[in-house]
Amino acid sequence: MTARDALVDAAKTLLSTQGYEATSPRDVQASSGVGQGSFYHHFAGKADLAFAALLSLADEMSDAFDSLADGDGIDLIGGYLNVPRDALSGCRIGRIAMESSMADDRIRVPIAGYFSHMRLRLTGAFSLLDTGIAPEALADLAIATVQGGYVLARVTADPQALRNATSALDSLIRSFGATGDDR
Amino acid sequence: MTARDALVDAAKTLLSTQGYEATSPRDVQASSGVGQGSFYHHFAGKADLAFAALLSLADEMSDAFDSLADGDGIDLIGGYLNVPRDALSGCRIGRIAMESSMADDRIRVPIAGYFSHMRLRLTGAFSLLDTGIAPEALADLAIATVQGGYVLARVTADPQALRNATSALDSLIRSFGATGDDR
DNA sequence: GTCTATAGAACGATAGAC
DNA sequence: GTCTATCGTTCTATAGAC
Repeated sequence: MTARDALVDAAKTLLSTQGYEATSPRDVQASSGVGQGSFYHHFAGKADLAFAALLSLADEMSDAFDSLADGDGIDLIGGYLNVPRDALSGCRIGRIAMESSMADDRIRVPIAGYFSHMRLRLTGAFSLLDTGIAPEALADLAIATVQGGYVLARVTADPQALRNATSALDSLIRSFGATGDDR
Repeated sequence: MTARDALVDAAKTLLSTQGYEATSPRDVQASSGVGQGSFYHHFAGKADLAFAALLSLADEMSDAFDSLADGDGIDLIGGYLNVPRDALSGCRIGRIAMESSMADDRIRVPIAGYFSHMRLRLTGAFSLLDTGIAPEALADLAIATVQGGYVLARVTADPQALRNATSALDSLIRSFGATGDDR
């Protein structure tokens, strides 16, 4: 593996677990095994490495999202809401949202790519249901429930808080009759 | 105003806007106008000042929550979901949830106090409705929707994302018939 | 109780040999 | 392209005069 790839891989892990601001170039260098100077040979600075790492992470997570369900209806919504999550660790990519560095497009834009991907798929799934509520807004609600569930779980130190939130939303949505394809 | 109070006040503002890790003792000292040494005369360290500041902030925000509605039913839920928010700034206290310092009880516990307060009030409000879903879980859903709405708004750089999520949840809940007291 | 001055470590980034 | 060495700054915290 080339030094550049080693840096990106190490950055993905560190950004996922510590966020952006808490991850120093030194951390990435030490964790990847490359020397101090190689970092700045391949990247202009910390934010440029983060851009590359977050693009790759967003792709990876978008793929993981796509493998949550076969179909496009209530299956996808239920799959997304009910997939097991490590609630106390927080979302690997959403955790960065509250940092000041979101003002930097090299940080925000790759993250936004992942959320746009989910939003598009979920909007499609909700438009197959008959709720009388805008499918885009329901997609935002589903995503917000998961992201906020992480917040609540970490604040209360109780992973159940995330499951409470997602399963309550799942119940609310299913009470609308789930257009036939619920098995 | 005593130096201690000036430090706590400055810390509340800085923690609200930058989070914990991004707020340095120097920032607080400069912003409060006191000298370098006074900080460590009144507090054992950064985490101890944060504890005092977060306790006060949580109290303040709990009071603000209580003034959202007169009653205890759908009024409170609707009031909480629909109150105008500065979506792109993030929640003044929830923004800290994803930082590593949540492992320190001096940071987590005062924040948890605010969330417990909301959870208790919202659980009471939801138990007046007839949804067939656990009121505690619905309370967690409402809180998660707001917190996750902040995340989504910041990621997409669009404040509308938070309003989408809260108003979609409001619509879902009201479609259950809102036990009579909706005007 | 308040202040100025400064400690020792980590920060993001650069220099320059090989 | 990779490395070691180091820059100037900021971090959290302490020393010690007044």
